[in-house]
Amino acid sequence: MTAAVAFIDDQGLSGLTMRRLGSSLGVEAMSLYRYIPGRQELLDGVVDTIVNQMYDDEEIHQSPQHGWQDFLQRLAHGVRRIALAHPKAFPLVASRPPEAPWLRPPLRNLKWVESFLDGLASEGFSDEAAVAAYRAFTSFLLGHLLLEVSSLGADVGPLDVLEDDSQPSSLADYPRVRRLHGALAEDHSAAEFEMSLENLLERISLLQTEASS
Amino acid sequence: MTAAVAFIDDQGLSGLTMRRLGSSLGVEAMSLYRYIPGRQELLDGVVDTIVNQMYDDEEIHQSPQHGWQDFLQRLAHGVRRIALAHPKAFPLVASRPPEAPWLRPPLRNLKWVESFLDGLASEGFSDEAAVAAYRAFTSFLLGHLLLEVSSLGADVGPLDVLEDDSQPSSLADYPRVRRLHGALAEDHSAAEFEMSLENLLERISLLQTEASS
DNA sequence: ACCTGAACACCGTTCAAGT
DNA sequence: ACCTGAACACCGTTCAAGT
Repeated sequence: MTAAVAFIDDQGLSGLTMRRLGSSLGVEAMSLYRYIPGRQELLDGVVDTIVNQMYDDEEIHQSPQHGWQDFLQRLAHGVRRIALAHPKAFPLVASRPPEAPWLRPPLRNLKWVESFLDGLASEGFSDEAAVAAYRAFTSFLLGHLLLEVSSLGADVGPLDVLEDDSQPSSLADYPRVRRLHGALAEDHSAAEFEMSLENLLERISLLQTEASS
Repeated sequence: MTAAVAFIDDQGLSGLTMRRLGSSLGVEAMSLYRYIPGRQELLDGVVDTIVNQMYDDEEIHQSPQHGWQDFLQRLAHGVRRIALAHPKAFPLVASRPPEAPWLRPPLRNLKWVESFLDGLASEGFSDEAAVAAYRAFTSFLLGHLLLEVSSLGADVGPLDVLEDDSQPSSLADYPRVRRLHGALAEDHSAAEFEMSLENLLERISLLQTEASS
């Protein structure tokens, strides 16, 4: 299972094939069916592996000890760290059918949701505030990471190294883009993540106090 | 090309196969190679079709006439509408290699970026503010939509209709989740989109005025 | 000029057969 | 109990051959 994650990490999602995974394990592909029922389930396993990696990380997952802000900060940063460590596999988290499809946003593991709600409740969040916080937090976090990861991983399939003949693709037609080329190319994703997270925590703190009205 | 989009819309991404697309057009698969070089390029074409659909929509794409807030509102809503109309195809927008990989966030069509920057400039945005607004706006919009779309489309592959034997999967183990089941299941994605967009526009308006300091 | 059939290398998956 | 070989139905893609 962890072999599959490693495989995706360096071969890309479309590089993961039963036959290739098999031979990378020194075994014929057909043997894999002794351990998992099929490729779909293999992918589900990959997602679970990553998600559990987040759940088990001591750094990430512990009840709040320095306030809920610290709790959510750690959660957000921890999830981001692991997502960025597996850019090619992370999109699966969103594309596999979730364990709880009725959840908004849907998520794969309820274990996770439970401990999230638990953490907030222990910090004095009302039920309503905790649910609203869940919504805002997960949709920010997943949305942001799905985008950030897509600019890395970009699993194109076994597209051979593309020639660098691709000019800055007729930048001539786009004067504004050309002029701001430098600024537009800077990677601020980490700083932006920080800013948006700050902003989100502020909004959540409003939610929390609002509840008493 | 539009045939391919329609195909994905109801068969899912993994249902789109050269052979099947061919026969849905009343032609042998091999003929398709007269028109496009391969499957990868077909997918690129699908993305371009969708993106152009957004670009050409009169409702969406016009220079600001009622202020930049209205401009961005219309843009956001228009893009969302089209994304939700093609939930199975939209993720491709993020996973295909972009035309301008150096852009942060990377995007497929510079045409789009150019007119975005143009619109803001015509509303008095400085270069720096326009770039910052581009970053914040696109990463919010794409991030949010990627997540929202994934809870629809969910292209699992030709997984036959799964039996409804799937209990509310041992909800017993998660008392908190069970208790808040009702609240957690409500779909507020539209309202949340609205709220986050509001919030984003406020942040952008700060950016804009800050520039003079 | 456009389409087709046959072919090749690769999939996922099944199953009878080997040890 | 675990692995394998051969087989089936399906891919993407190429190419010589048909009209």
